[in-house]
Amino acid sequence: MVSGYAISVPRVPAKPNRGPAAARENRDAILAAAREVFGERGYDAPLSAVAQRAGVGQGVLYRHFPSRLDLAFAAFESHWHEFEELAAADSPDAVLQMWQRLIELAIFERAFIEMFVDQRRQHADYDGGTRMQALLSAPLERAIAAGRVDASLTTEDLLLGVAMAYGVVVTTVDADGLVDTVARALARAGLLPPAAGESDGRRA
Amino acid sequence: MVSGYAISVPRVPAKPNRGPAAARENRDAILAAAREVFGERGYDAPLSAVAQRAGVGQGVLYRHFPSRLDLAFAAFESHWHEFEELAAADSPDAVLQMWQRLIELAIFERAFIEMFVDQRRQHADYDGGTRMQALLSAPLERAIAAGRVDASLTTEDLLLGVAMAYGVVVTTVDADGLVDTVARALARAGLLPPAAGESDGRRA
DNA sequence: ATTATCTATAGATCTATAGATAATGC
DNA sequence: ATTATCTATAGATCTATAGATAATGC
Repeated sequence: MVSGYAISVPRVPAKPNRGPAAARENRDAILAAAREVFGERGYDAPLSAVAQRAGVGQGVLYRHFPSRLDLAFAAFESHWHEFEELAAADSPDAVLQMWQRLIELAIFERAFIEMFVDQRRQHADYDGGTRMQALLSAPLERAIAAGRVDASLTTEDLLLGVAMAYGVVVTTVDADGLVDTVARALARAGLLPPAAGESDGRRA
Repeated sequence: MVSGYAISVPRVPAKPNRGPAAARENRDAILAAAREVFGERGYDAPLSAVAQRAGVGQGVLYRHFPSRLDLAFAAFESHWHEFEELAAADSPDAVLQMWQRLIELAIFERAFIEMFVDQRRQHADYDGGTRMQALLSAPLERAIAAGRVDASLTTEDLLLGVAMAYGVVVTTVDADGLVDTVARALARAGLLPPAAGESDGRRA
């Protein structure tokens, strides 16, 4: 039964259908939006919010990235590149820079860490933590050989420090003083990254 | 327009309306259900799941506990009693037992810790962390006076240890080895609770 | 008159997909 | 023929409340 009052609104198409030509721009907009939204609301942010911020329908988002993990993985790809480049640098300080960066991300880009957890939940054998440990391994050995860090330090210790920093971040409500609080916690654990140049990770 | 086919199902009332007499039992059932559901799914678990597990409608839940915080606060009341009793004991080991218990809760009852965060978000000035620090204060002083723990230890340090333990818990996916991993992390930070009897919180 | 129960559902939000439409490569 | 867009919405879930009903205290 069709009602006699069916309204026929003259469609003002909000967006022209540009076909496949729009794909690249859409993809980039989605990734930029994902970085913003994950940054503001964490890894569990609604994907609908990402689509909206990117100015695309949800169908477009799901076509490019079938799952949350696919989206986050692509959105954070530049972080991985950064770590790979740092690891490739032949400096004995490389691991210090990576270490410092990991802590920064735990504080200012929680979603990156939270992605690791989801990743592990999905795959069990492969995850960001494992991949990161592999990247840290050789640089850490170089730093130990150069006397930059305590010889007993392991890549596992470094990730433990990241987890600890993350715990402080998510349980601290006011952002003021957060960086200092994290630093204090890590210093206690001997897991505060020393500035490149200092001799050792432990600060009393 | 009322359809001629309106079906009049002979209601089998799933539950008799016992009026106010049911209130106490309902409240208790809700709290027991809340402890289970929070335990399984964390503080952010749906309240509808709590009502369902308790066998009551959601209206009943909301009447007893207008907000998630009210519910969680009541559900975890026994933990607070436990801490208050421990704090009241005149032993120099009291703080060690409280400390140990806090770590246990961070591992096995995440929602209790997560409640603190929500509490602080709602009130800003008053929260579980502040309350816990107040409870820890005197026992810690006694333990320091008795040489049970390092004299530099503060109640803030203890809560930092809880936050760090929590971070390890939520980023670790497989439950096996979790307790050991937390212990290792805390030991690094000199924040592993010493067994009552040991002389100091620091273990290399 | 008061208190609480109980069912039912409005309203908000989110995930994920259906289906019509447009552009492009062969 | 293929690829992707775009709008729209089904379906699931969750919060929070409305409204009828029952028991109890005065």
